[in-house]
Amino acid sequence: MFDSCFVARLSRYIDLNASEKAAIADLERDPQSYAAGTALWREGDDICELSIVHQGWALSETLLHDGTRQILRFHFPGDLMGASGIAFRDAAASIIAATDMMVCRFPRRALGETFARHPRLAALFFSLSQLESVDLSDRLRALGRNDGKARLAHLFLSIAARMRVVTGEHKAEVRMPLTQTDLGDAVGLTQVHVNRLIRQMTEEGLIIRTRSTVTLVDEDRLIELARFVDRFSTIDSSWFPPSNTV
Amino acid sequence: MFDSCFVARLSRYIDLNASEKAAIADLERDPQSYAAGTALWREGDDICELSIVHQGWALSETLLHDGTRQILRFHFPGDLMGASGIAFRDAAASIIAATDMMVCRFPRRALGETFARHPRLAALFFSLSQLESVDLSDRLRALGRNDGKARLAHLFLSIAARMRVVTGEHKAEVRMPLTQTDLGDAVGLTQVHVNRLIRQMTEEGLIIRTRSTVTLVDEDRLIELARFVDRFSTIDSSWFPPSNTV
DNA sequence: GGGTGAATTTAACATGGGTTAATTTTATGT
DNA sequence: ACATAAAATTAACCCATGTTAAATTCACCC
Repeated sequence: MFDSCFVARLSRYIDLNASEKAAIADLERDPQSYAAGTALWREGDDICELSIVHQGWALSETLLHDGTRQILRFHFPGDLMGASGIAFRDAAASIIAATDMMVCRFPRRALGETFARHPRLAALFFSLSQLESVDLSDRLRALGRNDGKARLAHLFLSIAARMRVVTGEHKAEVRMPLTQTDLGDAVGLTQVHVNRLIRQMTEEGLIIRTRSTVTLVDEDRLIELARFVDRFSTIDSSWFPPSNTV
Repeated sequence: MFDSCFVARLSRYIDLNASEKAAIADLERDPQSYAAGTALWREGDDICELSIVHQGWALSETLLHDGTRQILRFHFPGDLMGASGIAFRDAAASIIAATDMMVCRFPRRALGETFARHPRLAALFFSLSQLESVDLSDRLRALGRNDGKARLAHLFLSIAARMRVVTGEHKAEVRMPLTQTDLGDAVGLTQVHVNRLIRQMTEEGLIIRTRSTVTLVDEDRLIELARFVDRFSTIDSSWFPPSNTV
């Protein structure tokens, strides 16, 4: 069978049977590649497809009337992209490749068919979508009630946590090809202030930053500073309906 | 049949058949009442139930280590509460009644059964959960990239939009029994600064505020100021599986 | 109908982060 | 090697918002 990132991701949470695996892998065919920096789609585009990240990672962003930008979330291998816009005809946000990527698109209707044939997968998709809501809530709390340093710490930790799941390693150094402008747009600060804070955090022995990496030098202190909680480790599947072998 | 808020809410988006209506109404039995200000549950509680709001409204909040508070979202009649915590055993946020409320609780497992019997409802629940994600993204953008006045304007407009759906009226005056502290905790400002901004907005002829209401005096200007988009009007159901009459 | 605590209002002052702009470093292509 | 553009660094200055604290108003209860 085709080696599916999505199967790997979902298998972290429940044991999929062969029929479910086949249904999921079926969504992840015909991989397309995108170079770092290119847009998979733009805010307002008429998109009727969803995408699974196969390799690389992306960010979802929205532009404000005055030209400023807010980065809404990050997408890693095994993530479903475009779901948040599924209630609309037009995309609610742009998706930009942060690294070179491989992505598999499939039509919305295929999701509907999966829901019909595999209710347990529907429950899993629902749960994962709620996980993302909680992740967004965590970021909302950080933007609403934390100062700049804690916001940056939170961002570094959350990206590191997701990357480490993908690589299967737990190294202090994490690849993070984001500019200071990107970081600022993610946590609601200016590029100049991000620069100031990174300098401070480096002097304090919290991190080391290069253009394309961060090293979490004192991860315990970062976690303490940001009150970081990793939400993506497990989920409660006790309420799921039984699997369907059709 | 029992008069179900949830049926009414979901019927705004798709035509439910009798079997689907029965399944939904079945979730909304045994209403319980809560007085304004009481907690339906607290962050960390072991909750294995979901709740449908029947009357009144609630807010979902989380406390930070230093005692500050972030209000994450608001829940109106016809809303499903507790879904965002469905991936966890313990509640990720507290729910506090903003007004006197009637609420119907049901176990998570009942949702799983609904997913199994009515795939079209599963698709609808999934879509609505994505709508909430987009709503959260909108708030994230507001906190990250708007100044205090625009954040408050956004909050007033979004609560008003949801309340008006419930009441079926479109009046400029909207009931909003929130303190200035509550407003600040929702948009990431201090109570003192909320007070300053409300005075300014009043002087500018944007709003009139009493303890338990806001009047949107110049709604067009508020919408312009906050770049408000109402996300909850319709959804794309074209990809849904067919309804199941079982 | 006066007492009480919560909510609001206001003021003085402090600061985190924004703005602007100039300079330096780095990556990349030729 | 050099040219070029993007990214990072740094500095000076400013403003939106935070902090603290006191005074006032409001809602509600005995």
